[in-house]
Amino acid sequence: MPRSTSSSSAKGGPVTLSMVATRAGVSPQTVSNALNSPDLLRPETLERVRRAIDEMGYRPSRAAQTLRTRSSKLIGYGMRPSPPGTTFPVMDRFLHALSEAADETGYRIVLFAEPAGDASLKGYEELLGQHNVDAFVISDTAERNDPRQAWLAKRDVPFVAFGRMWSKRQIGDWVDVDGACGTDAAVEHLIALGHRRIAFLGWRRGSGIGDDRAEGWQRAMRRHGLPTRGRRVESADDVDAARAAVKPLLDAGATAVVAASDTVALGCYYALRERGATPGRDVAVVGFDDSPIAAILSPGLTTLAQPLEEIGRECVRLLLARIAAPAAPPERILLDPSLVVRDSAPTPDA
Amino acid sequence: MPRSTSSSSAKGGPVTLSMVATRAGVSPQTVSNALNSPDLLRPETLERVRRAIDEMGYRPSRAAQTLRTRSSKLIGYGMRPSPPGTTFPVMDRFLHALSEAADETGYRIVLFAEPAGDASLKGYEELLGQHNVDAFVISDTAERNDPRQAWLAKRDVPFVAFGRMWSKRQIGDWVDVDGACGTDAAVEHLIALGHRRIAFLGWRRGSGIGDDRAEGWQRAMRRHGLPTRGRRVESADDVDAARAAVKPLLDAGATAVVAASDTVALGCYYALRERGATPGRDVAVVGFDDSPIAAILSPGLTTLAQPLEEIGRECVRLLLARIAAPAAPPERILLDPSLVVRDSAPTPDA
DNA sequence: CTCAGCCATTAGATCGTTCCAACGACACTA
DNA sequence: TAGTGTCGTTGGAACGATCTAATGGCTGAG
Repeated sequence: MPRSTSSSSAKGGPVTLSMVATRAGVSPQTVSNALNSPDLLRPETLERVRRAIDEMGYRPSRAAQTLRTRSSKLIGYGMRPSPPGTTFPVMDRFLHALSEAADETGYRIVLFAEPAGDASLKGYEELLGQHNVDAFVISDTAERNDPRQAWLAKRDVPFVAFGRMWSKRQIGDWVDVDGACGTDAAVEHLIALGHRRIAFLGWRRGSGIGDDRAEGWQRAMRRHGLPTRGRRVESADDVDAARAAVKPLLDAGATAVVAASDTVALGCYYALRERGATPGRDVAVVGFDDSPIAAILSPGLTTLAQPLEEIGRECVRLLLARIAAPAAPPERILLDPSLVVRDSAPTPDA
Repeated sequence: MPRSTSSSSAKGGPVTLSMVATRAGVSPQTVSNALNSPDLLRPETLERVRRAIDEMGYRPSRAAQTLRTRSSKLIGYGMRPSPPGTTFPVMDRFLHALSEAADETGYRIVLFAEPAGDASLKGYEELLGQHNVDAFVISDTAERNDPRQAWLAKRDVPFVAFGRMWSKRQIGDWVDVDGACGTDAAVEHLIALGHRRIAFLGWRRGSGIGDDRAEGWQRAMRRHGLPTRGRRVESADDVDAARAAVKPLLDAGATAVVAASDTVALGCYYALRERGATPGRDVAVVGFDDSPIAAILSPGLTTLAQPLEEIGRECVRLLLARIAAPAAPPERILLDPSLVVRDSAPTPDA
């Protein structure tokens, strides 16, 4: 029965390096080496120290390590308040994925709240100054004039963005989902189902994400020699706008609609129902994001799922690489979304 | 122009207490006192020190403070992965609210990922041992045999739960939403609209949350002398189950349905549509949670919103109280949800 | 005039870890 | 046998804050 003197049950303060050292009959520094540079120790000593560590349930104090090494192994993440329907609908899953990936490398995620329209960067400054945060993850980078990348880069603070920059000037590393690849796959799927008149229902132009998703639809259509003229609307910012905007597309005889988001796809559902049509049977619909609504709609919405676990892992990987080599050339990762097939655009053989 | 020597622009390491002390012409300890016990200083000295702090952009190092005081000002939160549709659908808003409330008191939220069905409490142990976390917030407490409360209480680690314990043995502080109060208010609202045959569509029995929400409906009905027999179904765990389960209620002539969740309410929408009826016009529907779907359904779903900002604030408040007085009697807070009126059960005068 | 008592301030140790330079033991070369 | 090098280990200082106890200046009582 090990851990008889385990830290969790000991009353008098935590188990320290020196206590382990005493027990193992070595100096504190040797215990430190056992953890940080095991190859320095003679195998026999290493084994002895390791056993002592194990028996005593020793865990190094991050506070002391941070103080000494100036690295907190903490990654900051600023949470924006989510105005209903606006920000990306899978934030909680992303955070979980991020947290999990960080945990595996010995890092942890620290949250702070970014006030709504606040460009003050106060939270970043505080986490940096007080907590010695090693790096930041930022998301919701779609807005124009987002000052965060430039601010962090100027101070040589490692960061990675979930979401690429759409302006010409690119700063820093990012991980993003290849929206075009997703809508391209959606078109392929619909063509395999026999559709030819495939429309695109998008956000208003100028949104980087929206334009990207539109582009994938367009290139797939072109590749198959299908016309795109008059098959594309880009003004649908919310459910109601989408409902109205999709009508001309349906009037023009579209048999399938690729939507820029699940929310927009829902607008399409409504429009179909208004004219007595059923999504999936009369007109195929494909959404984007695999938000919680996709699964519970009726019929279930075929949609493009963002690979959130992979995104989380990649974010952490880029961050560690950046910390290790601050001056290395920026790395940018595009990940493919995957088609989640439900009844609004079922599998071809059905 | 203050902050000429600000920490953010200085190249050579951070601004320390001693540097401020030198500048202000006092000892380091005096600067520390200026921050922690300002009343010890002569007003004149205090002013001088404060100016120096301001000019140099000094921020105390949390690592050093933690090392010395054994308090990290960190609050741990274990994220459960969200199996689709299961866990509470407003996790991200709760986290934001929590983070915001914590920030205001000088605390921060640290995340860690709790593996799916893992009862090992490893994350708690690590955060405690390595990061000197001061306290934990736990949620998703609905499961039976949740070992977390007992484990934390045994070690005298302050914690607060979002979600009460439904077993007899209560442990520790919690903050929860008064589900009964919510469904009671829903019934009142429906009665004001002229409804009398008001049904309840709930989860299967045995779920604490579900039973609580059912109870509010029942007591409001009784108070108004309305019958509840045959007006209640409790087996609807997901959308499809709800769709099927609500049918007998509609057959029995219910003119309004109070649902145990927005998801369940959606099932009710489907059932109504199947029989050619329109929610809100033919049969009123009230949901629970104000999840993202409520706003984008058509017609908009009247539902009960959890006061997440207040919940976040209360969680932090209870935590601080517990940290200050570990042996104080447990405090339990029930907050009222608020009715968000949309078209599925509009305002009475409409 | 001296001494207790109070006030504002300070000196020195301390928290738990890692960095740096030095250490003794041993083998190998000359 | 003495000199050089390597290997594994150690001692002491440092990171930046707070704690405890002590300091000197000042007032007012005896």
